[in-house]
Amino acid sequence: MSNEVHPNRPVEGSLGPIARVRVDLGVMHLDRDFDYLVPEEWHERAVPGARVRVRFSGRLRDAYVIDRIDEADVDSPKPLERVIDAQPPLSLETLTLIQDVADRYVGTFWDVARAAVPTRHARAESSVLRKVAESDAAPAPATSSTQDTSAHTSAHPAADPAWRHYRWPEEASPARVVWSSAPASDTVAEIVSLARWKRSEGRGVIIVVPDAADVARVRSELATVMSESDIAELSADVGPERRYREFLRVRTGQATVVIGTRTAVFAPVENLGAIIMWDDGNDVYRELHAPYWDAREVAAMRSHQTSCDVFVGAPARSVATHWWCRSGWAASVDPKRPSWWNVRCIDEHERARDPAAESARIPSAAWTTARNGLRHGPVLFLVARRGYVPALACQDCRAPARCRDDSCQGALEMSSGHAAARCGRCGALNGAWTCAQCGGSRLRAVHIGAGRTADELGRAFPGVQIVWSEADRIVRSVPDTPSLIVATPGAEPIAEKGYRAVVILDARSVYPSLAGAEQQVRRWFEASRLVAEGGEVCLVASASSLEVQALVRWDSRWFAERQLDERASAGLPPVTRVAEVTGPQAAVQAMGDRIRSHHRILGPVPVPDSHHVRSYLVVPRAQGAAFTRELGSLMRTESTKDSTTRDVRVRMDPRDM
DNA sequence: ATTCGGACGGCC
DNA sequence: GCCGTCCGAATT
Repeated sequence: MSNEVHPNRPVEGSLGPIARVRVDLGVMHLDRDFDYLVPEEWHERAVPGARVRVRFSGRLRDAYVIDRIDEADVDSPKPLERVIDAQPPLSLETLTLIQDVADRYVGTFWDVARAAVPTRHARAESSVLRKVAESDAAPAPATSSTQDTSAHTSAHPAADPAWRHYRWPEEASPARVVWSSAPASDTVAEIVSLARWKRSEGRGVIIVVPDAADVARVRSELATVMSESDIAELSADVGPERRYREFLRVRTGQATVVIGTRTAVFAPVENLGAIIMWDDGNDVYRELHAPYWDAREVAAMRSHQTSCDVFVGAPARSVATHWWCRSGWAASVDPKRPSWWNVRCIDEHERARDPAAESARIPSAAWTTARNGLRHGPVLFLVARRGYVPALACQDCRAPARCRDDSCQGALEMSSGHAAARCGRCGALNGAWTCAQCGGSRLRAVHIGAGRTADELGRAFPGVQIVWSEADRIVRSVPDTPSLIVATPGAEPIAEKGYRAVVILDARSVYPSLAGAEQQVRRWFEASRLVAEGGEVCLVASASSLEVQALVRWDSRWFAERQLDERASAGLPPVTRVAEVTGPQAAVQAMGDRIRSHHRILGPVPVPDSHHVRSYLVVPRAQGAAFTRELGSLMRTESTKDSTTRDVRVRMDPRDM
């Protein structure tokens, strides 16, 4: 409550003599406003959104100016030391957004701001500001922000050929849309279509994608329909100088279309018209550092705040976005299932009748699919595990094979071309292995990884090129020539003209988390989507499960619908709000006891390898705001000795439970 | 009587 | 978070 940001002045003209600032102190209980006197020389520059240096408890610290006011809370405020930047990094809109996100995730303003603003780079700043000055001075040879190369061609998506495989809702201009891919669809074209549409209305756009490869792909396609100078790239892997330059180009209105990874959702785009997010089910959208904000939720919050549109697309409908649709907040854009769509499902019975399938992991029907596909082009095999043989067990007693070094005890694995098992943790060779449980000496493979699958395929198809793609050795794309591609989820290369066939193995791998089934479906849809028109998908799994049915019907919406029903009846997210509370037993207990919002507690359960426990506090969604406010005020109680909050970490609405 | 340490609480 | 202050216990 004490933390609401009210940058209530339109900057110029009415800057009071006092700056209300938020200081970077790294502690929850000091995450509130402090007032400083603005010396005359900094009067013009210490505006809301500016970064300043202040003396706090004797030391110099960074702070953001939240507001300029007439009277301080205290009798004799200290003067602020200086203003850091020539260009205030935060817009009023971003300032408010950061505070809202901090409140929503029970974190500090600075922890969120650190993610929203890239590291300052003085040279980048002066170069951008020089360009701004030049373009202001020049009689405007159609600057990037006024020129729009796409205006004449850009129409509502429903009329754009890029969207011909979808059913758009009736409304003329739905502001929030959730779409799930059609098979063989061109995602980049879809994203670019949306961006152009908003851009042609003269609005700014933010496009958020999972990783740098996606950024590059979308960026190069965007560049064909709009001026390069209009586009800014905000991802971690452009170096610090360029990164800050791109950020400031956005901040100063030089660039109006942002393409980037999760932090781009905070980009200070002027006159923001839409946030476009791709593959929202991807875990990378969850920030790794406190307060663990989720880019998908931040996008939704920003849409609430500024009424910008939100377009969220994914290979398969996520439960979270389907909840948006069900609650009426977003409209659903569904793919049409093309007539050629065909999933060959090799279920248990077929497997049993197939003598070759008994021993091999790849039934003969899957070989046939691959052989047919290979006649015309590349064929994708989706494999659950990376590595060669990533898990081994005793042939006799089935106990997992462990490293012989007692202090290590890591799981053994087999790598390509080696006869001996190796420890996955310490790397020690474990030749002449004997089982610690029963003394057996023979090993059996528990899982077959992508590498071993590639070997098997190579032996079965001599002379055919084999490509092996997995984390740490990702192959980005493959040409349109006959070849077998073995990939793990998320590492599928893009095939120039699509895969002629896609074979999904290891469908029975278990994902025991809350989102397990949803992730499974997402991975299958992601791989299957890459098939070429007319291609076949072959799934080695029992046909009865809902996941399989969803793929066969290419209907992830239907699946999400069911998952949502299940979660609703179990009182789980996204229908409820959850706080994951981790810390010492007594502190976690006290936290639960002190919350007055009506809640239910799951746990506590001990956290492995620590003295901590973990509980989940669950509240009805309607109480969400009151709940987070309560958690926030508990976490920032003045006394540091208080066992209620010491060493307690809160994560709101975790994706994995 | 003096020094040491740990626990508060203020910081603008 | 950091530092100054206050109080009690241990040390001389």
